[in-house]
Amino acid sequence: MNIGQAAAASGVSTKMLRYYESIGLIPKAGRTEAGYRVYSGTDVNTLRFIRRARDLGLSIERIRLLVGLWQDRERSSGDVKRITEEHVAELEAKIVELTAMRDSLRELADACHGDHRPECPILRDLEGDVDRTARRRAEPLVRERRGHPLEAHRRGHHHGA
Amino acid sequence: MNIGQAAAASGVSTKMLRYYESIGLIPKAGRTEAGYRVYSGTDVNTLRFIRRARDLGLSIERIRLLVGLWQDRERSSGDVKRITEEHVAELEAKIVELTAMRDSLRELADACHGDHRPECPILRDLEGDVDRTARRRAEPLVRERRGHPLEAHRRGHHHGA
DNA sequence: GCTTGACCTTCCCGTCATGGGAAGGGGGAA
DNA sequence: TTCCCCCTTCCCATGACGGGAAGGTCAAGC
Repeated sequence: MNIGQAAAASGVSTKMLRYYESIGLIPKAGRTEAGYRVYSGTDVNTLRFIRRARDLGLSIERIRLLVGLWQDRERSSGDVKRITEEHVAELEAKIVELTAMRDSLRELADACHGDHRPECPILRDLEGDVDRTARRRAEPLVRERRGHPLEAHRRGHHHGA
Repeated sequence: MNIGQAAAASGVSTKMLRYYESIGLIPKAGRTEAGYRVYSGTDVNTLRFIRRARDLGLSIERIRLLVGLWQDRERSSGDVKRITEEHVAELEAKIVELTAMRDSLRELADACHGDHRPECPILRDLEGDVDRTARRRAEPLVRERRGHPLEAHRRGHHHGA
């Protein structure tokens, strides 16, 4: 089974397969004489595991831990549960953050006429005009979570500085 | 007012200030003889506008549009509202996606004993063992949204391939 | 046997919005 | 003058990939 077939069978792209190998998430695949990577049915199972974990939003680093536990007969389910709970907590925090943003913007958009005239509560809010409109937009709900996996890519919470 | 003071006054870091200038989100700042950037109170107002927009999760590109409209006396609030609604829709989609993940994982974690024993419903689910446990994990709720700003960084929805 | 085209290989670049840090120069106070 | 903090530009890293170039391989069809 070459890389394309393994990709089709697992739902992981060939790019990701090579990437996962490069970062050591999966072991180095065997090679044919011509240098083509070779995969087994067992490899495909692991890849499917990884893909499902990604679908649930888990980071590569947590998946690395989970794959290790999965293949460890001596594992304790407590470790698996702890990793999962950590991820759930991050999802929850992100949901709360996005929901606050959505609610604020929803409210502002609803108050906007949306016609040809320039007057606009959305811009007034962004302007920071605290006097003319009550600024109900919530202060950031979660502080001091730098380097947080779920938002490391998005907004380092540059706030404080 | 030099860059450090403008940063302190606006809540935008010096790094971001230089970055915003480099991508043309803000005009090139004036310079002192020594080459230091100089900012005015008006500049700080713009920066605060940008920071508030970022706090609401808007992308730089949308902020670019909003700043343009903000400074345009001939603007129509309809344009502002449309941009905002687009962003709200993306937030909503992301919230739905994360909530589905959270609910699935919450359920699996709740079913996990979390003790020293290896048996674990979480791993069984990731294994894809459809026979032993009913797999209630939702299929991806939103398809075909490649290049979507709110998730471009996270999971290119590599699914289909 | 040769061509064609689909596949494979490695390598580098771009994403998005930042932070970190190096190397070098400026500026005002003690 | 010395000191320290500020400023400058430049490059690198992040997470988890996708795109694409340049070149090698393989199987099918003629």
